[in-house]
Amino acid sequence: MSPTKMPTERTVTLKDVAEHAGVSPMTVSRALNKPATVSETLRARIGASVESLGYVQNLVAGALASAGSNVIPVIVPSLSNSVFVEVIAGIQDVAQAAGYQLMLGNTEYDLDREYGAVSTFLGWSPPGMIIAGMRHLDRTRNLLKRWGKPVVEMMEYGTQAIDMNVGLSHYKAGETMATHLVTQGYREIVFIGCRIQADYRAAQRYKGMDRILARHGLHRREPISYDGPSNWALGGDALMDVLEATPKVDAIFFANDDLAVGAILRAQREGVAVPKRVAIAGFNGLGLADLVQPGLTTIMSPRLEIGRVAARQLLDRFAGHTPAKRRVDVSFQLQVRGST
Amino acid sequence: MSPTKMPTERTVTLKDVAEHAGVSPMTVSRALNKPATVSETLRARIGASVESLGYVQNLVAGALASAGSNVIPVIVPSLSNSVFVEVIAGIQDVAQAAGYQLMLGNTEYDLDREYGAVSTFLGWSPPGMIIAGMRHLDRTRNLLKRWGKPVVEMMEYGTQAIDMNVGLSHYKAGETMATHLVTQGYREIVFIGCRIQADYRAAQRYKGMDRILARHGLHRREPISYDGPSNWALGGDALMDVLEATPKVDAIFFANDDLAVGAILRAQREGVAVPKRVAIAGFNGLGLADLVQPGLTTIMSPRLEIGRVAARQLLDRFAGHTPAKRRVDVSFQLQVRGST
DNA sequence: GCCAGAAATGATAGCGCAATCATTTTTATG
DNA sequence: CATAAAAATGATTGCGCTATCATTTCTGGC
Repeated sequence: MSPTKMPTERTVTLKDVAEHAGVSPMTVSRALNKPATVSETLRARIGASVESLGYVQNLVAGALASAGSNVIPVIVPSLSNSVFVEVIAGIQDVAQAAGYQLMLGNTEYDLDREYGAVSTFLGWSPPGMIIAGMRHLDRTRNLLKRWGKPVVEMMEYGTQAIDMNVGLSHYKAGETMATHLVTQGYREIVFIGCRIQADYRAAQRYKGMDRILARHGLHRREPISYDGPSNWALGGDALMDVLEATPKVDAIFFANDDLAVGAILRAQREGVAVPKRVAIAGFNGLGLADLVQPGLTTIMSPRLEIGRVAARQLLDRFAGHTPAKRRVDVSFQLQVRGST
Repeated sequence: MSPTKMPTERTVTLKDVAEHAGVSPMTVSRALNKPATVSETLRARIGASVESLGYVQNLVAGALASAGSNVIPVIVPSLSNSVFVEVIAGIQDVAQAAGYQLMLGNTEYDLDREYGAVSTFLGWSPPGMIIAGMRHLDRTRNLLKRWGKPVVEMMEYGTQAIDMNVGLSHYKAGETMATHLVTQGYREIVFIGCRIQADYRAAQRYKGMDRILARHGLHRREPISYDGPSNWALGGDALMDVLEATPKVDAIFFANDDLAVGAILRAQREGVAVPKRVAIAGFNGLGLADLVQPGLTTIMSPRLEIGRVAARQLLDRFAGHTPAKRRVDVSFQLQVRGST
């Protein structure tokens, strides 16, 4: 682990600072962590010593001694989906301002890797944890429950939360969009996404849609799922594929806006009339959805908000408060635009 | 720091596992960290004990005892710019596979906050660090140099690296794009970005462009800078603003593709002919740049690649190798499309 | 079977800090 | 001014683990 071991001068420790300032180590520790409890005189002297010795607190030792770090692990299934990035940015906003560091785990939609990440992160004695989704391996759930510290499951709103929960119902979102499409008169609707077997939130949107189609006695199709992470170009390809394979499709509900926007741009380029030939709908409410032509009908999900709320729920608990709600439904909003 | 302190059962420690398995703690430690050095019999027995007790390694203690953690801090100036996210994803790819955790710091383009982040992160005894950019406060540079462990400065390619460096020359990128625009016959060129005073990489692209304009004796303009993070909608607004304020502008070099794509979409919507009325160019090479109409002329920067290389440079050094090159110019590529 | 060398295991010590309680100094009060 | 209470400071101890060195057990060659 140690790189080219040069004859590095010994690291400066608390003790060194203490000696330099002529006080006890404990006083230095306090001056650094709870300045209010140290007299102004000493605080200044210690500050000067810290400065002149170039002392950097060893947070590892601090975390061990006090049995707790200020690191908050955040576990997400993907970084290539812009949604998670925005959520992370929201968490960062709040957490960093409160003096917490984020540690990032990426599971690539693999529940075993998720377990690994959780279990590794627990080893950092974090004061709490944020994890995307509510579907985990049993042992993951058990581990977190036994752990007993605050845990926020985000992105999805559900009843079986391990501890706290912030998100929205993807099933309802699917229902909402499908209802809209059916109301508009579309009859041959298909759902297109990526890694749907793993991305069960997308799958739930599909199921919500499917239920509505069933209720209206419409043609129900299996979702179309592509491998690999979603990206803009893929949406366009998917559009062309489905139009060729299933010409009578008159509406597509994409699993996310990245795909849907890609499809609209491609349609424009290929001269496919949207929504006349085929309607296109997405999910997320990316800023871009409003800029393409026609505007993309989508479901707005408050991504930054989810992140911020998740972080605040944790911070509340750290502070000893019981948060107003253990479960927050941030809800969503259907945004109808030209594409349907 | 401790939340509602319930009468939690004592944490399971190495010692507990050792007793349960009837071996010494040291053997358990070895079985966990260097399995090859422990006999198969004991390894199995210890594994069983770990399982049945639900033991989770305390990485904090481990890091303290061995004076080194497996956490790699990554410091970026922003998370709202998709570029950094992609770079982070690249780092994650490589680092997580090698068993390292990423710790995320966001400076919001503030060099003081950068110093704070660096100094906090050093407290986690990381084996190395990755930081965006080459422009830092003197004390930040000094801190990192004195630290002596591997540091990668990324995004930008330059000569004054603290240690290792992966990136590209933004100045040259600016020159390249400007040369292209001038060659195409554009004469009234303006640079538009966000937070240019802070985002000095964007500023360097501007300077590169400015030099070319000067050389050709063309009208040189101050860059136009908007406050706050860049986003798609802003690009469109900026386009309309500049066309109204300075009608004779015939080409815009946007600081990034997010803005440029927004501008193209807006132009389309408002009936502004691109590139006839005004040419539009960007920087980054987002996938989207190829999908809009007309396609966006841009400079492709290998973002994932930068992240991967940065991570690999670190890992190489951890392994004791001297990396082939301390400084890697990943270069860039001018991608000419319809928008110019 | 005996022994040298290798492999496996164990005992000890300490990483750098903060919790805790003991002690000293300061402040407020009558 | 004496004294109790509060504030500031210090001494001790241990967080859970691994580096290091000491010891034991296993190997193979003769």
